[in-house]
Order: sequence, then C-alpha cells, then structure tokens
Amino acid sequence: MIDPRLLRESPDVLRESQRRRGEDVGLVDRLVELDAQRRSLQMAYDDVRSEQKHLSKRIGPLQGAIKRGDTSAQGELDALMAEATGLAERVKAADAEAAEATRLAGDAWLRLSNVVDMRAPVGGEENFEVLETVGTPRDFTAEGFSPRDHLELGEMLKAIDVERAAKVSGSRFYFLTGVGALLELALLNLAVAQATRNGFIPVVPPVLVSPRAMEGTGFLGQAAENVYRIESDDMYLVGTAEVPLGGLHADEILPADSLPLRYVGWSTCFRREAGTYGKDTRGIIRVHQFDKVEMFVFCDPDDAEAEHERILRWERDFMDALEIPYRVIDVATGDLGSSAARKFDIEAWIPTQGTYREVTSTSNTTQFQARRLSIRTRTGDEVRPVATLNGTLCAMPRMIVALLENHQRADGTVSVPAALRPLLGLDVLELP
RNA sequence: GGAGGCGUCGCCUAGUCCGGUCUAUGGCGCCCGCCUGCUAAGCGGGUUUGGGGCAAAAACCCCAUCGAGGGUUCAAAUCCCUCCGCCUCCGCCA
Repeated sequence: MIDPRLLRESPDVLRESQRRRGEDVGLVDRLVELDAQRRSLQMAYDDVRSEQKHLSKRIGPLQGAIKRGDTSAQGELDALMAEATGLAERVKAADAEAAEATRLAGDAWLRLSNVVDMRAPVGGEENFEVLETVGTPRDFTAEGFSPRDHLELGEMLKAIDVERAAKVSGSRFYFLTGVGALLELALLNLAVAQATRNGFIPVVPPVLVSPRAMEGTGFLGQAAENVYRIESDDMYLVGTAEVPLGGLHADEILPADSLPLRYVGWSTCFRREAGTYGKDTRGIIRVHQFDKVEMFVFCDPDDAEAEHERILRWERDFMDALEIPYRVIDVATGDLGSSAARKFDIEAWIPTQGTYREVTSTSNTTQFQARRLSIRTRTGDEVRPVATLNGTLCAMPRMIVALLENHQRADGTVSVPAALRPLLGLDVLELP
C-alpha cells in the first residue's frame, strides 16, 4: 500500500510508476475516484451518526423522569423516539454505503504496486543494469578439463539425489544426503554467524501463515499463483521467511531508538513454480522446497536507502567468503514484484551454463509492507510507517550449485573454501 | 478433539450480572511545567490509534476504536450469535 496523500497530491508520480512497471495506469484514476467517493460517503455517515448520538442522549433522562412519575415528559419523549427511529434507518443506510465504498477503495488499493525508485532501470526482466562484476570465472580449458554440472557432481559425491526425491514427492524436489546435508548445515552456520555479528537477531519462524501475513507482505497479488495454499485451514506455505518476519511486528509502534531492527530468519521456502515448465528442469536450481537464510530489517524510512546498501554489502561479504565469482545487478522496474521500490540481485557465475544466475536478492520495500501490516514508529509527536527491507543471505540449493560447480576439481572432488572448512570439518569433498 | 476461565486506550486495572450519568476508572510508566543546592520526593497538566472537517502547520470539532465480525435497540465495553487468540484441566501425540 502506498501513502494515500500521494494519491491526492501527486497522482502523476503513481501513474509514472505504474507505466514503468508495465502495470495498469488507469488504476490510479479509478483510485482517485474511489477515494473521493469513500470520503464523501464516510462524511455523510459521520454527520447522520453524530445527529443520532445527540438525540439518543436526550432520551435516557426523559425516561428517567417518567419513571419517577413526571408524566409531562411523555409528549416530548414520543416525539424524540419517532425522530430517532427514522434516523436509525438513515444511519443504517449511510453506514452500508460508506462500508461498501471503503471496501471498493480498499480492494483497489491492494492492487496498486509500490512506487518504483526512479533510478531503477526501466523495462522488463532482461533490462537489468550490471552494477559490478566481482571475481574471475575459472578457465577450465586452461586447467585441462571440462567442468561437470552440479547434479553430476552431487551424484558422484552422493550429496544430491533428485531421482529418489521424484519417487517421494515428484519433480523439482531433492534429497540432500551425506556431505550435501552437511554442506547445508555448514552454510547455515556460516550465514547465521555472519548475520549475528552484524547485529541481526536470529529467528526460526513459522512457515505456515495466515492470509494477513501473506497479503501484508504483498504475495497475494500477481505472485499468488506461486503460493501454496492450504485450503482446509485457510493458511499459506511461505515462499520466503520475509513473510513471517514482516508480520512479526504487525500492528505495533516500534520505539524510534529500537531501529533499525534486524532479523535473520532461517526457514524452509515453498514455491509452486507455476509457469516455469521446462525451465531449469535439471538439478536443484529451481525447486518447490528449499531452505534459506534471509535478512529482514525494520528501519526509519529516511534510513532505508542506506540500509539497502548495507544489506547488499553483507550479501556480497558472504559471496566473497565462499570465493564465488558474481555480479550485482540493478533489477528493472518490470521485474520488481509488487512490494519492491528497488531491487538488487547477486548472480553467481555458473561454469556449466556459462552465465550468471541469481543467488540472492535484496529489496527495499519502503513503507509499502509496513503500511499494509500497520508497523509504525514514533518520531517526536509523529507516528508513521517504518520502512522494511529484505535480502537473501543464503539460499541453500543455489549456493550449493555455485559451490560445487565453481570449486570442482578434475576428478570430481570439490575443494571447500577456507571460510567453510572449520564448519564442515573438511578441506575437500571426496568421492565416497 | 472435550470442558471451563479470560481478552478494556504502552503495562496493570475498574466497569459487563441489571444498556443511557462511560466524554471508559485508578495505578505505573512516559512527556511538559512548577517547586527545589543536585537527585529523589511533592504539586499541576498532558498521554490509544485510525479516518475526516482541511491545501499546509497549530488549535479545535466530528466519526470510528473496549480481541474480530455480525445482530437486537432510539442508544451497546455492557444483551445475543459466529469466529480468533490466550490460560487451566482432560484426551491424543513428536
């Protein structure tokens, strides 16, 4: 949800934002209309309701007087009652109209995406801008062997088992076994340790959430088709810890001196991956279920941009520690998702694909989620929504893909980056 | 899953049986001021949030807000219904 004042004072900003996203520009004008309607009908209700309250207030004492035997008040009482009864009808009607207008306006608000940061490159998925490329991809030709892809390596190491997972759960599932499982645990520990050092509070959140949390974080809009819904209980399986972490402080006013409030969540993530048939079908790059370590921050809106840079820095630190070549991209407006104003992805070099693939993503959702979830802070006398930001620290399968492929050796063994060695207890992943 | 208890403006709390005097009581905390060598205490005032009136700031006013939603009524914190959450006990269970 965006600031209602923006709609009234500068709808052009919203129109331009919608245009850059490639979303419905007319929605803005319908919202202006619905908002005006809502206000005028609410005002009409307020007035008639006020009248009713004043009238009602005079009835009690009159009834009291009559009860004490003062029959002279009877005439006045009857007149008041008659008037009040008629008024009650009008109140009811006005209430219904105002409620309907509020509902219509509310529905439209929920369809409006966050205002994009005007510095974000305009366009679709392919119109990202590369901000920086870090590290140098290995030259396997010079090393005298052609790299194996992560699935081949994973199978040789008995670390990844996709075939048997298909038996148990279907396509796009996997078992991590042996060193594969250990690798995930080591990555988890490395990530949480880094985040904790940086002042993040570690969290193990629920992954089954209410519609409120899902809608508040913006995942029931165009992203809804990728969400698993538990029909029988009206619950959702989260696609990221961003959802429960965002909801953590719903309906709260956070003390200004508690900000920024940083959480690092470790959770399983569930994604339907609708509309990705035929895409990344091999291996564990695109799966229905995986674990992820996610950073989530509540901060002062004026500090959000700087915090976004910090989160990106921490994501890069993690990649640097794992010695994986990567690039940082500024995601284009059409690929932001409804809640983000700006998004930076880190893409790891994947040798067997000869390209960079997304491994982390950090979004500045400004006050969009906070407004929906009613998460505010007090600055002096002013109460206003906080800003929220999120960023991947480590998405397990993709990080494992990047590790195996980039650090593989000619014989199929994999050297472990120094930062991970003490946590894994191994310098090399040997063939079993 | 069954039975019972509970949910009030940051925290605690009065009010709910019996609808109107609730403009929701009091305490704690917090803010402003007074008093005061300093601090503490004391005294006075303020202190839910949201939507509007209103282009902006202040003041003021209106409406909503007593877990949520609906109903009864001229009028609901209070009566009725549904739902949610918390606590206790029982059952089942990792």
